[in-house]
Amino acid sequence: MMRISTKGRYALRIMLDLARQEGCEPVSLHDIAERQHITQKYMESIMSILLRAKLVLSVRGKSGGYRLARAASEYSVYEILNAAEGSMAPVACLTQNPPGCELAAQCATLPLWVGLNTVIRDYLTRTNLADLAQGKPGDSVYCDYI
Amino acid sequence: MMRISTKGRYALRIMLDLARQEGCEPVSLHDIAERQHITQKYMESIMSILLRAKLVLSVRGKSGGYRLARAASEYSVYEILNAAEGSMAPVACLTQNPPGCELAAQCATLPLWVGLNTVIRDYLTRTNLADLAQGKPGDSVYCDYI
DNA sequence: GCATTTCCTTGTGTGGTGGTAGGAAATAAA
DNA sequence: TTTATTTCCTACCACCACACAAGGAAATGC
Repeated sequence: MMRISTKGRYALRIMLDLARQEGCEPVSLHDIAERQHITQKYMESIMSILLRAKLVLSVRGKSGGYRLARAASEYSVYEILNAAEGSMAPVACLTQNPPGCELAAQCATLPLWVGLNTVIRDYLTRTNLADLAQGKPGDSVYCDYI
Repeated sequence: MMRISTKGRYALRIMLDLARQEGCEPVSLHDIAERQHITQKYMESIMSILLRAKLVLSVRGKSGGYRLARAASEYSVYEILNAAEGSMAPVACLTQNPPGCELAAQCATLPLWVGLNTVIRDYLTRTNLADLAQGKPGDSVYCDYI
């Protein structure tokens, strides 16, 4: 169905939550769970992805938790979703480079998928975490006059 | 992973195949299977979707098959994928109207999903089947000056 | 030392994906 | 009228990702 899974959606909400606590002490999953209504156990698996991708820093032990690795404005929504989802390419063959399979030369639909991928990636790259926290999503207007 | 499934990708290739045989006798699944390397049995289930969506017409019995219901240029890629995939919305809550769940007012990510949905829908609507058959995908350039 | 918190491995139910099997119904051609 | 062809319909099935839950090990502040 080409749906973003809970992994991606939750990851974004978690990063937004961390962005709002920017500069404070590390935030525990217990606290995030209360605010975001995501189970702590499931969040653990999501945090391990974000940690491996170096999108967050962790502090273990008592009064530990997570914090952003950079300023909120330095994160694009794209890199967060891409890390959590594994890939944001709408078809698998776009993860090859050059994109396409061995039949790429004869594939009439490949240019369409490349274009779709571009459109999605550009839109999600245009929005950063700080903007999103302030309710400013990326501009989705398309211009015909270029 | 937000991937378009084989249903959508195959549906598009099938519609492209039919577009190339436009104006001829109905095309049998046997013939399409040979050209597109999709199993005939699996195609049957895809055709039933396209038929219910009135994207194709069918002729039963010997020397029967399928044909486009309109001119190829009258199909957007969006409506084909939307029919085959069930929905092209990147998150489920966008299929409600107004988009969003009961927490929409407090949802910081909803505007992002609405924008993403718009960007995807607009791009796929910009391309029609006739253009795709001629190797012209939709323009994926984003304009900053609007 | 104890409470807290991340980190790691493992298991598990559910549903969607990507098909296959078998046959009924329709229809053109012989 | 028979036969071959073709769509149409209802099941069925294996596999894998998703969305968790369980249990414990390791780290660390107090």
